[in-house]
Amino acid sequence: MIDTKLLREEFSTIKNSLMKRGFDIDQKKFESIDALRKSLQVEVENLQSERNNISAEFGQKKKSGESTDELKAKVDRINLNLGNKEEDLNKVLQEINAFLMEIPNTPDESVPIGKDETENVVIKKCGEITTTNKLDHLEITNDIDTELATKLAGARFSVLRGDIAKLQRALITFMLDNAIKNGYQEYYVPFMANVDSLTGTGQLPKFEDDLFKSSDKLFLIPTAEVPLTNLFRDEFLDEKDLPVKVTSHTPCFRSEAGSYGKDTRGLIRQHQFEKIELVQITNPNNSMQCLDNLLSNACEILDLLELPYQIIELCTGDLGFSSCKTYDIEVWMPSQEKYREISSCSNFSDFQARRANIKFKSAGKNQFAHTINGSGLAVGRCLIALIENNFDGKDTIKIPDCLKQYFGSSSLIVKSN
RNA sequence: GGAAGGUUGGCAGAGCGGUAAUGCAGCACCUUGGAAAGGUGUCGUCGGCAACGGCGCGGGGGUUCGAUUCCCUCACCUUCCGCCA
Repeated sequence: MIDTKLLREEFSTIKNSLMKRGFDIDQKKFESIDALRKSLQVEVENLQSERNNISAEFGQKKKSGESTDELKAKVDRINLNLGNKEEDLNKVLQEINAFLMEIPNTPDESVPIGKDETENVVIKKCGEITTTNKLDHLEITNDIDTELATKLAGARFSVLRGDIAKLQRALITFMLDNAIKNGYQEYYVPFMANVDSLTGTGQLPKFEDDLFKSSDKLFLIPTAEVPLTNLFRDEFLDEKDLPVKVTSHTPCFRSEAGSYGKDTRGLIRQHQFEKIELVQITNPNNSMQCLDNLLSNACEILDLLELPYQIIELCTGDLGFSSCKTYDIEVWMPSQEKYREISSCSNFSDFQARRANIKFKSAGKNQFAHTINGSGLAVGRCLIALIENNFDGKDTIKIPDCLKQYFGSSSLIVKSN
C-alpha cells in the first residue's frame, strides 16, 4: 500500500514514478475524492465535537437535577445530521481505500526504465551452458508422469516416481539446510491462508483469480512468502533483531489463469509445485544490501548444483505489483535452449509492511519495516534443470557433489521410454 | 459437537453507563565532568503549519443524550466434556 501522506504531499513525484512502470494514476479522481473526504471529515468531526460537549453538559445537569429536555432536543438534531454525514464519509473512505489498494509500489530509483520484459537487463552470467543434450525431462525419464496425474487431478499436475521423487526430496532438504547455514530460521507453516494474510502481502484484492479458493474463506498459498511474511503481521519487532531471516519449504498452488497454452508440457508450469522461500524483514536503511544478500543466498544454490544461470534485473515495466526492485535468476534449460526463471528476489520496501502492519521502533518512533523475499529455489524447475543439464545422453543423470549425501548416490540411472 | 471464561496502548494491568488509572520499557529535555539515580514532558491512530479536534478498549451491529462498561452477532484465545486421530 502506498503512503497516503506522501501521495497527498508529493503527488507528482509518485505519479511520475508510477508512470515509469506503466501505471497511470488518476489524479483527478484522487484529488476530487480526497477533497470530498476532507470536507466530510471536518464536518463529521465538528458535529461529533459538538455532541461530545453537550453530552458532557448533560451529565452535569443530570447530577444537579436540572432539566435536560433542551439539551436532548439539540443532540437529537445533531445526531440526525451526523448519521447521514458519517455514512457518506464511510463510503468515501472505502472508495479511497479501494483506489489505494489497486496502486502498485513505486520503483526504486536504481531500476532500469523499460516498458516490458524485453527491456530487462542481464546483470551476470554464471557457469558454462551445454548444447549437446536436446532431450527434455519427459523424454529422459518416464518417472515424471503427467498423464497419471491427469487421472488423479487434471492438467498441470504431475506424479513423480522412484528416484526422481527421491531426487526432489534431496533437493528440498539440501536447499533448506543451505538456508539454515546462511542464517535463516526454518518454519513449517499452514498451506492455506486467510484474506487478511493475502491482503497483507498484496495478492488480494487484485489477484484473486490467480489463487485457488477453498470453501470457508481460505485460499491455498501461491508461495510461502504469504505465511512467512504474515508471521510478523501486526507485530512490533525489535530494531536490534533486524534483519529477521526466515525460510520454509511448502508446496505452492497457482491457478495459472490466463496462461492457457503456455508451457503445457512437463513440469515447467504446474498448479502445484515445491518451493523453498527466503524472507527477510529488514531495517529500511539497509534493505537493498539485504536484497543483495538474499540474491546471493539463492545463487549459491545454483553454484553448488553446478547449474548454469543468469541474473537479470527487471525493468520498471516488468516489476511485480508490490515490488520496488526485483532480480530474477534464470537457469539454463537445454531442451528449450533458453534461460528460465527459477527465482525472483524482490525488495518490497514498506509496501507490504504498510498493508500487513509490520513495525519496529527506532529512536522512539514507530516505523514500517522493509520486506524482502525470493525463492531459494523453485524445486520443480530446479529438478528439470538438473535432469536436463546432467543427462549423459544415454541413461545416467550425474548427481552433483553437494547432493550426494542427500540423494545417497553420485548418479541416477533412468529407465528410458 | 456441548459448556464456561477471556480479548484494553510496545509489554503488564485497572476501570464495568458520564467519556481510558497505574507500572515497566522507549524517546526528548533538565540535572551531571560523564553516567546511573532522580525530575519534567512525550509516549495508539487520523486530520491540521499549529492551536486543536476526531476516532480508538478483538471485528461488525444495536440500546442510550452519552458505551470500554448493557444487548446481539462474528472471529480468535484458554479450560472442561464428548468424538476422532
